[in-house]
Amino acid sequence: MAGRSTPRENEPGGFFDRVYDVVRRVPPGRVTTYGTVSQLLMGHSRAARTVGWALHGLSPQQAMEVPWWRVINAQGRISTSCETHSSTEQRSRLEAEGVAVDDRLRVDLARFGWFGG
DNA sequence: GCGTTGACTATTG
DNA sequence: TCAATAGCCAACG
Repeated sequence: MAGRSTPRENEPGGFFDRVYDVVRRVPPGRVTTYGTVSQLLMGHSRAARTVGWALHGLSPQQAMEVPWWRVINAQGRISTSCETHSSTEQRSRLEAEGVAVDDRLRVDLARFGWFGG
């Protein structure tokens, strides 16, 4: 392990702060993917891993400001590994906003997907 | 600057 | 639909 136990809290101008900013733009009842956030920031979806990493370090305070639950993978499936942000909680939050989540934690991106529009 | 890690993505079978 | 592989990026010690 090379130190990186948890990402930086969120420094202004930092990459994480930009990620949070994009996630905040996701309208209620919609979901986006890590690749989309990466594309909006970098112009490509190759930094998706860094996006997920940024959300992984979300503090409880940030979790209330940043709708991290509206971010899923490109397959339209929830792949959270955090205990604090369990997949069950993410599914509940999405359903509370009107997003249909399958029993396999799958969401129809063609219907609820948001790509910066 | 190197090595390591991670809530990823695209491709192939 | 699922599994395995390769590639890419940012940050910390």
